[in-house]
Amino acid sequence: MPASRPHPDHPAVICTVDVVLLTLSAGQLQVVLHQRPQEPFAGSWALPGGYIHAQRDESAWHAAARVLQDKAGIVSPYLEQLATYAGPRRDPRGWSVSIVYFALVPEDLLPPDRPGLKRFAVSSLPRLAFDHRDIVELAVARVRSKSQYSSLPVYLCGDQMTLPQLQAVYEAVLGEPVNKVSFRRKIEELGMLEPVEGAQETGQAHRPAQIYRLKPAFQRTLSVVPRGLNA
Amino acid sequence: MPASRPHPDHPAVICTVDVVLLTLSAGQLQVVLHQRPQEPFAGSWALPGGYIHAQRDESAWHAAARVLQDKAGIVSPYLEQLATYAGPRRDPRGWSVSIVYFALVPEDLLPPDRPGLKRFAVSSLPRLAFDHRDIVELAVARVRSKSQYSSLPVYLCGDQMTLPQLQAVYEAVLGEPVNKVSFRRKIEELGMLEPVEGAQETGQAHRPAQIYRLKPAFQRTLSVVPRGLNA
DNA sequence: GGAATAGTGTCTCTAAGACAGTATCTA
DNA sequence: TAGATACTGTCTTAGAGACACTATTCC
Repeated sequence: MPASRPHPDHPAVICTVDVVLLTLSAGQLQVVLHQRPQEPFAGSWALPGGYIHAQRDESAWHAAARVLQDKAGIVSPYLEQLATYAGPRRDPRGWSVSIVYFALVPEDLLPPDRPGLKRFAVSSLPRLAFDHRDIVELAVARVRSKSQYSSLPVYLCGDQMTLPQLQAVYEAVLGEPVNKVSFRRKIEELGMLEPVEGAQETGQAHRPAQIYRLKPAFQRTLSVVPRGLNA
Repeated sequence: MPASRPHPDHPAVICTVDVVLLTLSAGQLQVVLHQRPQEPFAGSWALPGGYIHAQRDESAWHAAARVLQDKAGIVSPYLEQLATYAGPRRDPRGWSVSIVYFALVPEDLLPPDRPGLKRFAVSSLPRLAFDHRDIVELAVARVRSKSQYSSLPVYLCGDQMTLPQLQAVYEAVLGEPVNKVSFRRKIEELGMLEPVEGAQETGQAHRPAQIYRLKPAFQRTLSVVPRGLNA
C-alpha cells in the first residue's frame, strides 16, 4: 500500500461488485442473469452488479448483498467472495475492477423470471457481456470443488430436508452419482444436521424419510471434512 | 455491473494491490515486509503494495508483479490472487480496495534484508499496518491448505532439488512431519518432477540423493492430486 | 567396517464403495 | 400383499502410514 497521496492523481478505476447467483432447479445448477438496458453490451445478459457506494457500503460483501437485494430481492443468502477481475480492456469504459461474489439460494427464495431477469442452466449459457462467462465458469468450478468436502450445497436447500433430497442436491452439483453409504457417513461426520423429532416426509408409497434441519451453529458457516466424497 | 455512466459520480475509492511475499528460511515460513516511510502508519511494517497504474498495468496480476519488482527486485515468481479486502475503515484516507496476491520464492532469489525491507517469521509477526496481519494469516492458511494436495511448495525451492529436500519443505510449510513413503507416492502421482540424469547430491557421509527438476510443463502451473497428504 | 541417510518392499489399518438385508409407507 | 424407497449391517477394496530392509556414500 503506497505511502503518499490521500487521493492519488492516477486516473480513477471503475470499481464494481458482481454476483454469481446460483440455484438448483429441475436438477440443474442455474445462474440468475440480468439483461443490460444500456451500453456497453446493451441487451446482453450479464451478472447482476453495481458500483461500490463509498457512502453506504460497509465492505465489498455488503455491496454485493445490496446488489442482490436491489436486483433480485434476495436477503441474507450464502454469499462468499470468488475472485477479483481487473484490467484495462474488460470494460470499454476504462480500467475496471470487479470484485465478484457467488451466492447460493434455494429455488423457492428466488423471484420468478421476469423481463430482464432470468435463470439459465450453467451448462447452456447465452452470450454474456464483458468477461462474465469466464466468471460464471469459475464460480461453478469453485462450487463443485468445495462441495466435495464441505456442507456448501445445503445452502441450495430450504431450511429442512431429508437425506435423500440432500444427496440428490449433491449429485446435481457434482454432476455424478454419490454412494449412499459414504454420503451418509460424510454428513454424519460434518455434524451440521439434526433430525427434526417426529417429522417425516409422508404421502409417498414407501418408507418415509426422516426430516433434518441445519443446526443453528451452522446457519452461516460451512462445515468441512478432511477427505471429500472422492467423486 | 452498472448500466450507466462511464465514470460514475460516486467518490473514487482508493484502489491498490498488496503482495504477501513468502519464502522459506531456516525451516520457517517467512514473509517480507516493508516499513512505511509516511503516514498513515508511518514506521509500521506493511505488505509491499501500491496503487494500480491504469496507464501501465495490464491487469491486477501485472500490477502485483510490478510491485514485487519495484520493491523487492523479484521477477516472475509464483504469484496467485488471494482475496480482495475493501471497506471504508481499513485505510484512514478513505474507502479502499486492496487486491491481494501471494507470491512464493526460493530464499536465494530474495534480496538481503535492508533498512525498510525485512523478513519476519509468520509465527511471530510484528504489529502490522492496516489489516495486514489478517491478510498474512489468510495467506499462510491458504498456502498450508493448498500444499496438502498440490505441488505449491515446489515454488519455495530452487529449480533443482532432491526428494528429501522437498519433503523438508513440505514439512516446514505444513508444520508437521510427513510420511516418507506416502510423500514419495504423492510426488510420483503429481508427475511434475523428472530426475536429472546422473546428477546426485554428493559430499555427504551417506548415500547420495537423486536430483530432480520441474518438468517444463509445470514451470508456472500447479499439479494437484484428488486426495492430499492427510496431514 | 561403521555411521548416516537414500530409496524401496511389504504389512497393517483406515476409510470409501458395493451389496444385500430389514423397515415402513401407499395402493 | 406388492411395490417402492429409507435406512443399516457388513464385506470388499483402495489408499495412507508404519516398519524394516537394502543401497551408497564418507570417514
